Amino acid sequence: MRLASVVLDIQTQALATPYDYLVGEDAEQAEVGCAVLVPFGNRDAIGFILKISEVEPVSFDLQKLKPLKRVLSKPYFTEIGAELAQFLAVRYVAPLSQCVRLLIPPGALPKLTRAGRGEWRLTEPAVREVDDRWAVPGPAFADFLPSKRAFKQAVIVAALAEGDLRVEELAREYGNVASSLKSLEKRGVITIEHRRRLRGVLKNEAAPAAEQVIYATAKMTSHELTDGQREALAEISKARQRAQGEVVLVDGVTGSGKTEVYLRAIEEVLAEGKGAIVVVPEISLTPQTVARFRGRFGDRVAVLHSRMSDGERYDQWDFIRSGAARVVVGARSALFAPIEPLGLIVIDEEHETTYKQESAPRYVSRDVAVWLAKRSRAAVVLGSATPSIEALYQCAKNEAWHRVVLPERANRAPMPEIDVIDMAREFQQGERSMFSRALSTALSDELCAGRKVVLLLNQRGFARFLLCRDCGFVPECPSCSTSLTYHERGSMLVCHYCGYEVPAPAVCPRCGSPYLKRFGTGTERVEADLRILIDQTCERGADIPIVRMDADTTRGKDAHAKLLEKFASADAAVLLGTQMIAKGLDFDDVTLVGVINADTQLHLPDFRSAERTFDLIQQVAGRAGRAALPGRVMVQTYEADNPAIRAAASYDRAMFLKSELPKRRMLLYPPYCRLANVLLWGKNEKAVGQEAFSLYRQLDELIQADAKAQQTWQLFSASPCVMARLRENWRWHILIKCPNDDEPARLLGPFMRKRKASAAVNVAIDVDPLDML
DNA sequence: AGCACGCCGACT
DNA sequence: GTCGGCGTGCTC
Repeated sequence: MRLASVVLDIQTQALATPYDYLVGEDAEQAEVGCAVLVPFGNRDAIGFILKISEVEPVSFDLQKLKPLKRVLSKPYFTEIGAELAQFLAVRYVAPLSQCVRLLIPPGALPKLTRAGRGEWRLTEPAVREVDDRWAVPGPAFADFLPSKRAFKQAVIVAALAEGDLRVEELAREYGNVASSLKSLEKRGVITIEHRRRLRGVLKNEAAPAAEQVIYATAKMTSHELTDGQREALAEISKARQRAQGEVVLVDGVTGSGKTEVYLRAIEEVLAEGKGAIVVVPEISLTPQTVARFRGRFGDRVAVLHSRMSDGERYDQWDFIRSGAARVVVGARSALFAPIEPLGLIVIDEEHETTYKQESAPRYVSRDVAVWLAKRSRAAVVLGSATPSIEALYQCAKNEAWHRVVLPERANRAPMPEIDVIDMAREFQQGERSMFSRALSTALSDELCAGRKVVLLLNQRGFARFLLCRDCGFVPECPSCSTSLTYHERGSMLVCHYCGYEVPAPAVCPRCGSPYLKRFGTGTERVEADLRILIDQTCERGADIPIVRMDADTTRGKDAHAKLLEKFASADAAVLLGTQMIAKGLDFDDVTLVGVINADTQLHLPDFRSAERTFDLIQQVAGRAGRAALPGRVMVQTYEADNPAIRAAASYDRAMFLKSELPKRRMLLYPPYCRLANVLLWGKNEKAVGQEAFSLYRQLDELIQADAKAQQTWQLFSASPCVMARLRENWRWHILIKCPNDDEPARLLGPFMRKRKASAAVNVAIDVDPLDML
């Protein structure tokens, strides 16, 4: 008797354990990974098969088992996928059904919808396969004789001699071809075939010229490797041969050729008949990156990212599952792509914050990759110019982690000099401009000489907030605990957390005073001031474009690419933007990079803020002087003595670590411990606070009851989050620290599964959180 | 999650 | 006397 272990696709902790069903005669196709319809209580439910066993049920009375009702799909995942979902559910204290969902292409499943009380109906999936009709030479193709009357038929046959064509293409080229095709088909000259169309794949046939060019250059650059690159490749080969899920950290400055290392390593993997997954941050998933991989691996590359439609994603997913795609390039969710057998996982820009999923299951891509590689007997490559402290720590302590340093740029260009500009001193000397004297001189020098500049400011909008000079009133968001940002365009006040917008008041809404001052500089303001500076100092300043790139200007489709194109095509230009311009932009002719205010992240109440600041400066510096012209970098700060800033300015990671690690060790933060952040949120302020205290007490008991945890875990009392209110929800949290050799889920998992959920207050656990705001 | 079962207050 | 409130428990 076959038995299927099924996770129900119902999102709740209470139903997180699998249920067993009999596999009847009529469900022969049932396999691991299939979606199935099962009876559950007095209704039906959709679930996924995690395991099929031939043995007797272990802990259940065979009498009570019901049979599967129906198999709804082909298999979506294999045994490894099923184990992966279970690993995620345990490690990140998340409902198993949500973990399984990561493995399923969205929109592809039928849904059970309620049609009245107790009535359920199965609705067809929103996403389906699409066919194209193709005209293909038939058995009598060679016998076709053109006649004077059937001119169109002759044209079609001539076109088909060059190769198969889609009916749609024929119609576009030759107008109405339906009757001609029909008669040709009748005589066996052609046949009409239905072929599966892969949305998002065929597109690159009609790729824009720009992509073709990048394509070509990507092919060309594969010449001599540097010593560092060769060493990295050797290390990766060894790790793969040991097939233990070992990790190679490629620690290479920007421009040192990390991508070339990935490409070569993947070539080896493909030669062995295995596949590879390349995970890149969402923002660097540009046509440039994709073209680089397509340039090397052609149509064996599948792409997955969040801006694709469900249909495109479904087809890419099928393309991978069919075995035709051997390399998957994508955002973090690409880790769950069904590529088999897996030989290598690459995580580019390993330190990036986008690798943490911020909704359940709140996984860390790096750690998932390590688990998956180990299970698949593959290897992991992490690449970064600024590796996370966690990764560096593993390399130092863990034998399965290896670090290879690529100390110089592939083209031998030196890293640009970084100047730290003390804004406090500027201020004392009477300078009030947002541009220091040094930066404004450098800006006009470079721009007037027809060169390019990148300016970074971590704050969009015009002013960070409004403040009434008479009564001190600051307009705040009605549903979040944050001040509203002033946007010049349309004169609006905008909440950057929930999107709330109101017209900016002319007078103080509290006291009626007209003195509402704008405080804190945003990108709009910099753009305005920069315009004045350029127009005044450069001869043809008005011709120099300022390309502003932030969440406001990149909202539209392809806006990103268009803005970059505008910057690339100009002679002299300024690219002014937030975070998003700090990484992955490869423009050869940028000679100056300015950081308007390096302190914005430094003062966030987060233990990683110094690390983020160090990383940001190093990353942004990598944008300058990539080619022939030397580059320079200017960092404005009010804390010129800050160790993170000083270390970044001299490219001295050892110096940074020397100041940072003792703090982490003393205050006990990662990498010296594991964190779990218990989050609570709800609309009712009082209820959330009370639940937080009650939960704190229960967690205290939980830890006290465990002999080991009692000695080694730390529980911090419940407190409101830094963002105490977000989208109308009041937020509290409870921080837990546990030693590296223990597992937060060991106690928290069973606790959460037993706990009965309250309707008013939501509780979630963030294991290995990235921030605790 | 969704539904049944079950044990106490105000109504046709 | 019932109708219905939602607390508790169960679903392979």
